Amino acid sequence: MAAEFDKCGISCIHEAAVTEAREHMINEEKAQALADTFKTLADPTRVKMLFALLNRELCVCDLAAVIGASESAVSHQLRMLRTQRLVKFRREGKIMFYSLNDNHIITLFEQGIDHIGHS
Amino acid sequence: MAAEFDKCGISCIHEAAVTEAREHMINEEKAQALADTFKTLADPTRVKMLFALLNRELCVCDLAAVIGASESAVSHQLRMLRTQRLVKFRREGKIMFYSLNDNHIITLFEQGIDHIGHS
DNA sequence: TTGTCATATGAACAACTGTTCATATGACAA
DNA sequence: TTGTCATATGAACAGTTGTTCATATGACAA
Repeated sequence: MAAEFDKCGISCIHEAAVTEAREHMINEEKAQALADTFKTLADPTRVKMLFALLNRELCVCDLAAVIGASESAVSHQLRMLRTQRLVKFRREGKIMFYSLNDNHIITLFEQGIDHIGHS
Repeated sequence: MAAEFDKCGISCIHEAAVTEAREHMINEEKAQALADTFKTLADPTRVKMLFALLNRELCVCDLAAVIGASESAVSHQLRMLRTQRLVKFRREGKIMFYSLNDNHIITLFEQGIDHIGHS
């Protein structure tokens, strides 16, 4: 039942399952993009920031006050959230208001909380 | 309209919004647990491993063959996936078969893919 | 202009992550 | 027992991450 795959030289046991899994495998770019999205959610500071934005827009120093971090740290993290398009912003004078970009984050949080609940 | 919060000494601008956000804030433990869950999904190798397990169980060397990584690397990553209860396993002789622990991962992937699709 | 406020950015640094290589374990066969 | 196979684990190391501190930008007021 054992078989060899020339491609990588790694031996495997269940050829049919491996072949099928390979055919449906996500491609490298998408895997990286998906990992990058989750990476953006993979830090307690950013989790709290997004949580704070669930029902309202907030400016940078509001966010800093809510989660108890420096404004500089918050600003750095906001850049990452912007890059991953998890938040959007609008300017009003000197103040930048940040809010959630779409509601995928809400669903992701719900599923995540649901998962950690099943301990 | 500006106000000071004694607690952390950080000035903020929109007191009402900050107070409300604070009242609904996720606690430190949950934020960390949520971040840890997302951290587990935040690596392309693990993304591919979970993707391979979407519709079938696979053993360690199968997984290594599917994603093109060493069996050692896969085994290390499986430990993390086990710790976060994203995969479960059963033994059959010397072989360990891994499979998804619940369907939260499926929903998380769907939402994640949906998000990266909105570029 | 000059000054101040809100935010952004760059450099630096400790802490963490994922891989590789070597070794260990545990199950089975001979 | 001994040997082998499938998997797990530990140490080590480069690469990455999140924070802090200092500095820069950009908007508004005087």
